[in-house]
Amino acid sequence: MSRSATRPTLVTVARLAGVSVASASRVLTGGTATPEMDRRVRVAARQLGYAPDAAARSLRAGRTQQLAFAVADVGNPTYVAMMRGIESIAKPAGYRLLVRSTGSDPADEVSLVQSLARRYVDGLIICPIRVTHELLRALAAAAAPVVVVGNLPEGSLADNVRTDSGLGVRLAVEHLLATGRRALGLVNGPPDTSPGARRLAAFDAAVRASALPAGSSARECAGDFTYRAGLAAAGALLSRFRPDAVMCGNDLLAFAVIRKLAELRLSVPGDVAVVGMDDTEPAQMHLPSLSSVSLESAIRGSLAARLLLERLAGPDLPPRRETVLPRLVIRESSQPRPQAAAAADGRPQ
Amino acid sequence: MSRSATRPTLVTVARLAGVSVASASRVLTGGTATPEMDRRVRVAARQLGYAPDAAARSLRAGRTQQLAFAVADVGNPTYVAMMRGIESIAKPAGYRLLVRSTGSDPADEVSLVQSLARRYVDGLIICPIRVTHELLRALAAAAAPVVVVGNLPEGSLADNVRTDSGLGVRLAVEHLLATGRRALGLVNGPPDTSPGARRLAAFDAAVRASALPAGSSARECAGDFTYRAGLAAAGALLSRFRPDAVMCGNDLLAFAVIRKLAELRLSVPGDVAVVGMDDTEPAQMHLPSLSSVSLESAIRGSLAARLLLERLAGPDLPPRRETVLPRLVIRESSQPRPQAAAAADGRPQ
DNA sequence: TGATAAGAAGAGAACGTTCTCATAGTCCTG
DNA sequence: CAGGACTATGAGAACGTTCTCTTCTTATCA
Repeated sequence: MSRSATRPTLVTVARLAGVSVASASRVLTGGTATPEMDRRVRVAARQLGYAPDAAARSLRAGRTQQLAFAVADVGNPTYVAMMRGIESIAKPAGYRLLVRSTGSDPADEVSLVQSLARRYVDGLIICPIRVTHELLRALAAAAAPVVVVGNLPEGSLADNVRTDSGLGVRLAVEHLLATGRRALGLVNGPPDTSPGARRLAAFDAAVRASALPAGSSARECAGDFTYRAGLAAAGALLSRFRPDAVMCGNDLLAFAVIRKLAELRLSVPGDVAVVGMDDTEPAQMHLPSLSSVSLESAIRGSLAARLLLERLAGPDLPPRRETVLPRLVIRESSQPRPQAAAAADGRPQ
Repeated sequence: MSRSATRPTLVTVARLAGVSVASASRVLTGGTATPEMDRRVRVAARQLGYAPDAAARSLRAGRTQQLAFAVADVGNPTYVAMMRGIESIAKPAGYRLLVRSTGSDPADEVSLVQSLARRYVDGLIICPIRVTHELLRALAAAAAPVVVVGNLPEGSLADNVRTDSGLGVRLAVEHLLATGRRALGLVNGPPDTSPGARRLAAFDAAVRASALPAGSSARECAGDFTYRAGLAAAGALLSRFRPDAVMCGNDLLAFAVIRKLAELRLSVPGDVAVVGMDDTEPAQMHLPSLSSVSLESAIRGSLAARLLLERLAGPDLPPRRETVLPRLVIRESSQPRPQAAAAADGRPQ
């Protein structure tokens, strides 16, 4: 343990092995070497408990073997799933993962992108809540490769992983209509965010596309994508409209809607069907289990990581874009009404 | 944007400002300087878009301004809360946070602790699932300060943040008994993990301490602390024992129990009360909302971060330990029976 | 056997900071 | 005005690697 007062370095190892520093480095970084040379260096390294210094290596080699992942809120289950996806790619490739939550502050995102100039990280995966001009400018000037998860305007330079959450809304609405629902509510997140705007537009389009009479739908936007905001929005919606199906911008909002419905003694899915979005882990554990549009967060995460690694390998490739299709996961909360009384509607799985 | 082909360094800045590199460094790291000197350096730095290189700074200064947080699974809500707590301390202090999930592999934890010798990080916060001898040895020899969140044997050298989850179980059991429950079930996690063992022992002790007749309690251990494992364990327990209250090692396990009860057409809390543990975010969103023993993950996280930062400031302080008291949060799932028909919680199916 | 190629090992220069130490300049005091 | 204390600045050595280049050894072939 306290064999030596000073931390062993390559110099120490080389000296003990009786070889040059260059040779020691070569052996330990997997270069070619005589079996004898190889043995001597490794023995010396083991004996001293040598471990290469990350900072020195980064400085000299020009890369840190670290990636950063930036999200508004590390606590959001969507991002947690994404992080898992990223890690599944980054870890085997020998990259460490740095996590940073930006709050819902666009300025913080910009400064984060700018901080890439400090080179503490080889690349960044970012999920911006709002794609501002400042952010786009910062991305264009970024000192390291950035992959943006979310919708970016056409012609942006950054690599991009996106999903069509609007299509997801359409899938859900069509499913609700197909199962006989006729009075559609939407509880959405803030319409001035990129996902909020898309989901709102898609809902409107889907309602228009249906043959429903006027006044058979209503929308309400929560202040943000949280459960608490969802309770308020759900309350507001239900006080002026009586839906038989509610689409939600988020699983958290969906849970809030279900709660409000329960308070009004309306059963799910008997009286009202509810569909969430993101298909987060709690969705399947909820009672009733929540139908939800999966946006494949984990897959988007791993895709983003892969894109980033490939960009690091080939910096001159043209910007690329990957698109992931949303997938509707039907569970208990949106089962059709007729069957509600028939079979144990609480246990279709 | 492409003002210069090569990245600006301190040398570039110093040259442009017409001062020495040392002076430039001094100004930018907050040393003393003439107003004139200060101005010239800052102007030059701004003009060039200079940003200090993290690797070089780390190498020279001997610290990385990075902390690592290691958990079995980044997806677990408990750890997410803890991460938030850590970040709330680390970020304002200028530290970046590295997240690493070890899987449930003790060997991975050991190698992680050993990897501190590579000095890619100034300190580590770790939540070990199992405290093995190898881990304790690794901790004792760790190359950087480590704070362990969880129970450590007496006399360990590492700084330690703990909570008494056994006490939490006792609180919950006492609450259940006080509200008239008489047939107690326990659905626990694996008994060979440190939290699993403690919760099991505490449950047994609490049952013994009660005046309940023999045969009025039953226990079942899930293969791990997941929802899926919980379903199996709950099924096993309920097939041989009919409880009127179930204590769970985990919120996820509690959700599984509630689901199984619903399948058996038993209402919560009308027929059976359920209490979880960890008080994760989904607990309040569930229907019925889940009573749970909070182990104050966020607080433990921030406490661990604070301990770590203080350790970095004073490496020679004796090892310290912080203990956080569990707190029972009573929600719908454990309301006393008489009121079952009264409020909206009678229809949770 | 000598010329040439190929391969192994070493010397030493980076990488971009911070920080110690020396020097030069300024101000105060007697 | 001399001497000392103090401050501002600069020169240059680290920090621990990697990697290029050079040198030396050894094998191969005409």
